[in-house]
Amino acid sequence: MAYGIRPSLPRVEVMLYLLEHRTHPNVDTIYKDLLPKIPSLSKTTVYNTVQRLSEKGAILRLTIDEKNVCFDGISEPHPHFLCKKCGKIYDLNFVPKANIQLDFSEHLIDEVSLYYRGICKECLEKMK
Amino acid sequence: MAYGIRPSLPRVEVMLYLLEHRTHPNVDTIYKDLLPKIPSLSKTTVYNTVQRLSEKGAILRLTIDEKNVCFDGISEPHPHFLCKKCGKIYDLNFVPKANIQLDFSEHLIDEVSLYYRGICKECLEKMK
DNA sequence: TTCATATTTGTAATCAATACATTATTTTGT
DNA sequence: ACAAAATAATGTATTGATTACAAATATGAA
Repeated sequence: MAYGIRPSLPRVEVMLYLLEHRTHPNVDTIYKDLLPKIPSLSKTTVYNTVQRLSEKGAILRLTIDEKNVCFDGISEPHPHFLCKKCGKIYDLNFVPKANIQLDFSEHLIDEVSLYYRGICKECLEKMK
Repeated sequence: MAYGIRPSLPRVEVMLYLLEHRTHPNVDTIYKDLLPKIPSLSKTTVYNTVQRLSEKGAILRLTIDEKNVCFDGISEPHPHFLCKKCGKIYDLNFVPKANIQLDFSEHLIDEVSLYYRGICKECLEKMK
């Protein structure tokens, strides 16, 4: 695995899981889904793993859902949308224009998050 | 109090507190700081109050700090910066250009958050 | 005043996240 | 290959923010 992370079994599996499941899962979901495949897995390991992966820039850590932190296997920065009704998190596939990356303060910025919230298309359909 | 919120004592005091303290406090901080002034205050009331104030649009609910939710008495949307070293949250006083408000999906968007993270100017100074 | 509604309070419970000690695995140097 | 050192995984216990809920209080309308 790249990003200077030793490719242990849990790390590889969590990374693959996040690349294959674009649902922006939280730790508990990742843990429950991987447990059948890795019966020895502990939840602490999943916490350690997403911590390591995100600090190395291999995955995105999302704080869009105030209940818990979620993760995205695509580490290229992009906006996200949280549906307040069904709770699903969607990728918004447009690149924020450069202006929002500009540093107007004098802080050293190394992360930008752009979060949208509202009612998703699917829930809007159901409400008609 | 505007926004269709009945101006009870806790609500007025929390609102004033947030307008006067631009530190983006969490519930616990608001509670501890108001307790001397309102000895009967309960933390549940602070939770209820910030919930009500934010859902009515009187304050901003920030999920920039993954430890806990913070609040901003200025409800006009604006970007925020979290220092990973000292934990302080700063207002970034520029208005995100219109393009980031554009709805490229078909979801109904009613909230936009723009969060920056890194090391603040003050901490950078200290590290020199 | 009296009833209905809204608000506040306090306690108990939930649950994500962390701390920490133990065990297991991998790497490095010899 | 072997031993020592470093890294990683595991499990348990704990913390701490948040919510649930029921009881008490305050407010507003008739």
